[in-house]
Amino acid sequence: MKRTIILYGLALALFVSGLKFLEYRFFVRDLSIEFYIGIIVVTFTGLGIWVGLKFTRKKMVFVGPEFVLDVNTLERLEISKREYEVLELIAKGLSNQEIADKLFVSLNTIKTHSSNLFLKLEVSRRTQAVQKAKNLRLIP
Amino acid sequence: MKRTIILYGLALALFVSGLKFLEYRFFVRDLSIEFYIGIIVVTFTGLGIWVGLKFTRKKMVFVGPEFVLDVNTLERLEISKREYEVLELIAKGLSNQEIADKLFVSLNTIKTHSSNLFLKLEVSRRTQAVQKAKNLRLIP
DNA sequence: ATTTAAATCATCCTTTTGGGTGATCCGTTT
DNA sequence: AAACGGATCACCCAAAAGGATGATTTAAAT
Repeated sequence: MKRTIILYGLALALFVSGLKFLEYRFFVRDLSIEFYIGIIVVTFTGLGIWVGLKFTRKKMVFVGPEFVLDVNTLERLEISKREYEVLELIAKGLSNQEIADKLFVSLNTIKTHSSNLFLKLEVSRRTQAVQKAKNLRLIP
Repeated sequence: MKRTIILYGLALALFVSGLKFLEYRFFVRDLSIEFYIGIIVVTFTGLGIWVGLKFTRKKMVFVGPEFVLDVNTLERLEISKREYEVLELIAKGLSNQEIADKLFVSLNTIKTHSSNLFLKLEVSRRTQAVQKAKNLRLIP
């Protein structure tokens, strides 16, 4: 940040010097005003671009990849809401029993849901289900 | 992209019109050259910033968070190389038997490694191990 | 030379998971 | 009214995973 300000100041100083020099030439050698304007335009466009980059680059680094659920795939695979809930909890590392407790249903119900889920995801283990679901952007 | 170019063209056209207008006033009303230059400077600095943002924003979105293994934590938990290998394969969704085949050792060996791993990670299931290992930046 | 840590394998036992099948209930659609 | 998809639960069985403990080998550290 400090470096940026210093560089900015240096650039300004340099430009002011350039202006003085040009002004001198303008009056002495009768340089065209279009040329004068052209220099200013190019300089400050560049300066603007530079400043724009400086002040957004660092902020942009923090822009993580946001998760967007692929509803399309979710519908294509015909995964129901309840099955998706179970998928989320499986991804959190919960056991079937813990999932059953959390959703206030029986262990058998969760087993049915997860079985159907594995069929639809074409996997045979919960760890694979989590992997595939992440690849399909069904979970973060 | 097309929109950007069109907008850029429009802005330029607008600015040229402004210039003509100012040029007119400059000669007619004897407006100070400093004011003239000020307008140009402000306009093109802004234009530069805008252009700089336009052409970097989209590229910046792809800046993902790179994975850096937390060797510190790895050593603190005293996780051996073999155990780490097993952890990686567990995270890939492989079963103990598949891991055993891949590493050319017996199923029992893998069970021992994974058990020790779970102790060190303070978890009791492989899915939790994967979760925790990701949080600890042991795996991507 | 002795200790230590890692890696290997085994045995026993329990819990968890996965696969298959069937049944009930409840809305929605036809 | 009948068909359908969803959510729910049960029972059975086999495979996988997990916990505890002990043993052997080998390489590195003391």
